[in-house]
Amino acid sequence: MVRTRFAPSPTGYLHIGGVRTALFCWLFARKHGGQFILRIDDTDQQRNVDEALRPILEGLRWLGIDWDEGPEVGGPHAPYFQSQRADRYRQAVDELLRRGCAYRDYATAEELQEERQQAEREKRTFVYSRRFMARTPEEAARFEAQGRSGVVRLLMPREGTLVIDDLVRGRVEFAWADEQDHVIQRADGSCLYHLASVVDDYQFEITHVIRAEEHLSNTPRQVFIAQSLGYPLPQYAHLPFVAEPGSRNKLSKRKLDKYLKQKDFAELMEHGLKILRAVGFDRPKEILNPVMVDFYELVGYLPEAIINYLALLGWSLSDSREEFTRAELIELFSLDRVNKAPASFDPKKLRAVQERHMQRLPAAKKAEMVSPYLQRARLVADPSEPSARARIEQVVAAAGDRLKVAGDILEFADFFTPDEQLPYDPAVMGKSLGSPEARALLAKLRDALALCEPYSAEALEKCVHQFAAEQGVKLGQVVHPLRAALTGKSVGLGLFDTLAILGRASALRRIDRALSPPTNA
RNA sequence: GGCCCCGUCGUCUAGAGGCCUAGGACACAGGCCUUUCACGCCUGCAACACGGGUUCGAAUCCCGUCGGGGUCACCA
Repeated sequence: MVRTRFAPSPTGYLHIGGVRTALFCWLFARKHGGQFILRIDDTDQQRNVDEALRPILEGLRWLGIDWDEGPEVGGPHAPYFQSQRADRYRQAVDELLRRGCAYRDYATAEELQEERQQAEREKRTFVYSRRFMARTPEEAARFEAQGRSGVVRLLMPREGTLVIDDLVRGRVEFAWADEQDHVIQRADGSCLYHLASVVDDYQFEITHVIRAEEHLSNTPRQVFIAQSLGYPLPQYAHLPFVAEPGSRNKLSKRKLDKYLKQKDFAELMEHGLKILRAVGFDRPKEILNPVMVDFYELVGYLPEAIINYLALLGWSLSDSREEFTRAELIELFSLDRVNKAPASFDPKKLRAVQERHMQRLPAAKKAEMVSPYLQRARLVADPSEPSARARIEQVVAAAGDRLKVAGDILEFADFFTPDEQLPYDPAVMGKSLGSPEARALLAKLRDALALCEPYSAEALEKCVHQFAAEQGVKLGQVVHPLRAALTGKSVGLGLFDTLAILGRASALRRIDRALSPPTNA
């Protein structure tokens, strides 16, 4: 039985790199019919764990990465919060002490610091001298009498080699002599991460520890703890991390400002900001950050697309296939096709993957996705009301591939704006309707449209073509002013779709308004 | 600095000794389609970090160099 786990710290957000790790863990478990466990590493956390955890759980849920055991769903190994498992860790520390694999140490920070600097001067790996190691209770008492407080350290081997067979990196060797006597328990009795992690992995019966590469050098100490406690070793798989756009550095949410200097990333952000502003977020910059998954949910990306893109960051199936549904990923995923080199996050590629998934989405689904945006932007009061629903479906159908994320519907706000409130782009109006000739032509076209029968996109197209022919002008000369009058913009849906969706009455009203002297201030 | 990992087009990657004058995708450039914008289609640009070996033959194996990254906490 395969059991994997994802162990986030409750930090208040779900990082893209973190999701990628979670995704691979989840995919591997699902692929093998195993279980995916969510464990919360809040060893060091104070209050507000619930609040800091919410975005993480929500993000995973949005992406469809479901967990079999963990917060909210419980499970046979509960609790799944490290902060609630302290007694188990203490028992493990006692056991380590009893077996002689750990010791109480009374060195002060200054004494340690001095040794460390000495090692650095001599250009060798720092290894603690164990000068303040208490071998007996009497020694411990003596140190304590000096006013020292003790921590528990691992009594690491000082010779030999550890060989790890990593499922993605292959054989990796470490010399035990280079490893530190890490502290596993503080003087106040609280335990540290590595100890906790190993104990939990054992108690949760984790078979495969799949995590980011930055943990590779932590592995020896964890192996030591596990072996000392007599635990069977899990299989390890260290994933390459997700790098910044255009660099090999690890992606970090703190460097947003730096990424914003990168053109593609800035565009991704700007596109999202525009949508968020339109739906009335007053402080979008504080909320929005494409390094975190909330961004994609808020702006209207498809979870399947995000998953697909993330899967491609470090994993590939072949040279000919990049598009996968969640189910296909589960079926096809394997760790031996995971790459070793870090992969940088590419906003452009992500958008391309999103576009492809969006193209495959049935119109009814798109209409559903898009509705909340119209509602929040106060363009549609009730999307389920039949006439509103019909209008939404028409616009979505006509928009076709122009709708790349759900929030893009706001590009077509003019279909949901009352005729008399339609905003005009002055530059466009000047260019298309600035001249008396253009205005006169449009006035004539208006009358032709008033008579065009039936009032459908196909018939309208014929009418407009015929009109241009009769007037002896090029199609463009009539089409551009008409678009400007109808939408106030120079770009948009197909003109005849626009006409048809608006309906005759509304179209004529808009033309009249555009033609009337600019009284609106 | 020690230890560990990594190194194919700008980016994601295919490639497990001859199928490679290195393939695909995204991006980019040009063109076609077209009422705008998208979409779509076509064409083009563009990479095996470097140096030594091994071999009849190396992107693929070995060694070295260089470069990049991770990690060295009483954080997780």
